[in-house]
Amino acid sequence: MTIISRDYFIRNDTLWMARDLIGKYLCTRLNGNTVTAGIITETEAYLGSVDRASHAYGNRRTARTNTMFMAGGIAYVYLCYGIHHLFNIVTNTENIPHAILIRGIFPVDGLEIMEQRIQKKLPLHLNGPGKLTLALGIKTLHDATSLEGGTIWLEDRSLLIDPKLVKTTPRIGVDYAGEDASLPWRFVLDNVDCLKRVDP
DNA sequence: CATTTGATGTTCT
DNA sequence: GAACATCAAATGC
Repeated sequence: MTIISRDYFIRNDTLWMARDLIGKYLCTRLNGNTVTAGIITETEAYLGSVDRASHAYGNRRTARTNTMFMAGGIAYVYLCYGIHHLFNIVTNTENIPHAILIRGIFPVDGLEIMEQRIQKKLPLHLNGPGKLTLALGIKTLHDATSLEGGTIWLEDRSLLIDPKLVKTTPRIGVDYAGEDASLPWRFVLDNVDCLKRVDP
């Protein structure tokens, strides 16, 4: 098990990272409590200045987007539709506002706590960016949090994903982005059943 | 089944 | 005041 360090996120290849993060583990520990974690099954890349779907299109700097201009390896969390907290990982170097939205996880650790947080039976696969943040306890207060501080982090547990199982599709809910809406910058693990827990 | 709608708050015009 | 990187429940076939 290796915690993914800032060096990983600072590299200048956000599309490669969006694909590489499939199969990595997203983990949280809130208030020193139990760890909750899941395997990342779905990501989307947002390439800042040149990407009409990105909040930071044209290097647009606001109170909200400012986080994306910071150096990679931190969280970008914002509220969507007034209800859902969406979790992104800031990538690339300072002043290059790239980010990767996490859209789905396969719950692995801290299942009971996740179930309490979502107030219903925990599904085998948490698909949807607003649902996994609720289960992991990620909120806008975690915006700009370092991914090396022990609250939110990513792990490589040497889970191997067959590259053929990672599908590439256009991103979801970005119709407003014109031609950029059809860019194949969403990465999804096709056969989630291959992760299914097996009873000992 | 497919499609619509209501909930809800922050940002930006 | 409109738009928004959504979701679940309700409605219409």
